[in-house]
Order: sequence, then C-alpha cells, then structure tokens
Amino acid sequence: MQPGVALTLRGIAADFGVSMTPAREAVRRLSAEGALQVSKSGRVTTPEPNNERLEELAALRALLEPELASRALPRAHNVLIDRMENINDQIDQMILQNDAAAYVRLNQDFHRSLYLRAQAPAMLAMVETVWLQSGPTMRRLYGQKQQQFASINHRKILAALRAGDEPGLRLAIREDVINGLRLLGS
Amino acid sequence: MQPGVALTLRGIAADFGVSMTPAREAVRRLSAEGALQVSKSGRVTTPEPNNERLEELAALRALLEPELASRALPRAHNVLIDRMENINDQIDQMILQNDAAAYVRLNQDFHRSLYLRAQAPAMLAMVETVWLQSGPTMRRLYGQKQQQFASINHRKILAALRAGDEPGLRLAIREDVINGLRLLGS
DNA sequence: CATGGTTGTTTGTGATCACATTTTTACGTC
DNA sequence: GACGTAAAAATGTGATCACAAACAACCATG
Repeated sequence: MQPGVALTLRGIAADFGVSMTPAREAVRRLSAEGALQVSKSGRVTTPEPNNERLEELAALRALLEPELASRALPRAHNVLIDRMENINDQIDQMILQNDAAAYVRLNQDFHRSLYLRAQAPAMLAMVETVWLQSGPTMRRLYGQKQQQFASINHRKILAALRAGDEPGLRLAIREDVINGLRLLGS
Repeated sequence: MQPGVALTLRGIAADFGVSMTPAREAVRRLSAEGALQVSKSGRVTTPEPNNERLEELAALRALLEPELASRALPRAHNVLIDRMENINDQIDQMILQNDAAAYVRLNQDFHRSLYLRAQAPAMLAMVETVWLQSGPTMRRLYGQKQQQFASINHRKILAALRAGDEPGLRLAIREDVINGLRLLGS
C-alpha cells in the first residue's frame, strides 16, 4: 500500500465486501500498532515516512532483532537453518523476477522463522509491529541497489548460525537491518 | 486491574455507561497492544503473568529504555532534571503513604518525562506498550521490599543526567529496570 | 480574479438488533 | 455422589441506522 493514502471506513468495508464494523475494528487495531495514522477528526491515512521515523524504526530493529537472534541461537538446529537457506534461495529468485511483494514477504519469513525459536512472543510481536510500520517504505526499498546486499547479509547470518557464533550472529543481523532500512533514509 | 480477570463487552459497556461499540473498540486496541488477551472464542481476559513473560518484558525495557535515555541526554536541561527530582520526591511520599496506584503512575511519569526528550515517538510508544503490559504485575510489585530501591536508582539516574555521563546513565536506567521487574519474577 | 460564506455531501461515532457460538446451569442416569 | 447431556443464558460478531462534525463544492460578493 502506498504511503500517504487516505482510507475511509465505508471504502474499506466495500472493498472487502463487509460492513463498517469489521473495517472499523481492523483500522483500530492497525492504528494501535502504528501502521495507520488517525487524524484528530478520525480520518485514517497511511503514515508518510520521513527520515527521522525511518531512522527510529531502523534503530528499533537493530536493538530488538540481534537479541531475538541471540536467544534463538541455542535452539537453531540444522533443519531450521536449511529451511532458512531455502527461503534465501527463493529471495534470490524474487529479486531476479522483480517481485517486490514476494521479496518483502520472504524477507520477513526468513527473519521470523529464526526469531520464532527465541521463545519470546512479546519481543517477536514488537518486532513484527516495527515491520508493519516500515512495510510501506520497504516497497520503496525494492528497486534500489541495496536489495542485493540482503542475500549476502543473509548468508553471513546462516554462517554464524551454523558456527554457533553468537557475536558474529548479532553483528550479521545488525548489518542486515542497517543495510535494509537505515541506508534508505539517507 | 487484577491479572486473570475476565471481561465482557456488555459488562465494560455497562460500567462506562456506553454501548457495546466503544467497548469493543477499546478492547480491540488494548489487545492489539498486548494489554489484554483474547481467547480463540473471543473472550477477553487480563493476561496472567508467568515468569517467562516477566523476564521478556524486563528484557525489552532493559533494551529500549537505556537507548531512549541516551538519546534524551543531550536535550536534558536542568529544568527537566529538577522536575524529575520533584517527581521522585513525590514517589518517596507515595511509598510512605502506601498508595500503590499513585506510585506506579509517578514512576512512569519519571521515566516518560525523560524519554519525551529523546524525540523518538515510535520508540517511546513501544516502551509505553511494555509498561501497559506489565502494569498489572507492577501492582504486585508494590508491597515488596524492592520498591525502596526505586528511589535509590532514580537518584543515580539524576546524578548521571547532571554529570552528562552517558554510560553511567545507561547503567543506572538498566539497574532501575532490572530491579523493578526482573527480581519480581524470581 | 480572489475570497468568504453557504449549502450539500461525505465520514466517523455511538447505538441497537439478529444470529451463531460458547459457556453455564440444571437435570437425569448410572 | 459423579458424570454426561440437554436446556438456557450469555457472549462476540456483523449489519444497519441516526446523527453530528468535517469536508468539498459552489456561488455570490468585493
């Protein structure tokens, strides 16, 4: 969804073929998570990302995701790492096929499949909230030259996982996040 | 509000003298923030805190709050520090008066007044979400012997702020958080 | 042509209702 | 007395409606 778009409850309801009530609840939830902005008059829009906001979201990811990865590391067996490698291969394909939506989705799947092992639901929920907030700008990320770095960073993550290298894992995750979001702001 | 309480939409609506609709929206928002649990059948309860959850919330605070404090430090002038000292004096009074609700509220005011200076709304919103999730258990915290540490930790925070000591500030915040929540879990 | 006010439309909010599902209660059987 | 079952009450969900506020379009006036 493009940033800066105005939503109306009746419009959303009509789009999904439901009444206003479910649309209202969905909007309420998304705005509570920061994925949507509500003006004082109740109008709903997708937030327009500025550089400060992007830097903040990147900092949040850089704080939370290494911690989640570190907690997941003791429980990351080879089966999981293989699956992550598989996801990464699919990411490479999506980059070649120029499929932005699938790229973003697979990228999150890659990270989430690791973080799920951290046994930290509240922390994971918080990271997913940040992902949701940075979602619209992730679409812009695609098409930039940085996307090819993602695969390289992911390989570093996988290597650190296989080696059981906790500091290396934290660093690789951090680099992946920084490359993904913070560079976009400048 | 006690942990483990069951809420009904009609009950909430009746308590506040409104219809079901506003109650539903409030519940939706609070559950999106993790402050309320919804079962698969839609029943709403306040989450029962277990040790894993407490440890997680403490870890989140320990990650986020030092960062917020560090960002606020360059903008923390004497006027702000004086106000925080004032809040801390009120906290001491509330401890003497055994007013649990006021104690928790003032404690959050103390931290929030500093973090507001960080100019990081998304990060602050995330911390407030954690506070909200740990709110019910904070009530239990009161009455334990740890509460008296809060004032000592807060004094360390104030001293680090006045000295412009960034590492000391991070450490003091971290200690305050750890003492406040993590000790409660064990 | 710019501008301010007026009217008409759109939009969010709160309320009420019907319905399906779940939960609780009551009862009868073993 | 315990347990399973059926009836009854309660609950969440989605829909629809009235209403007030906000917005947009329009027109008259300078």
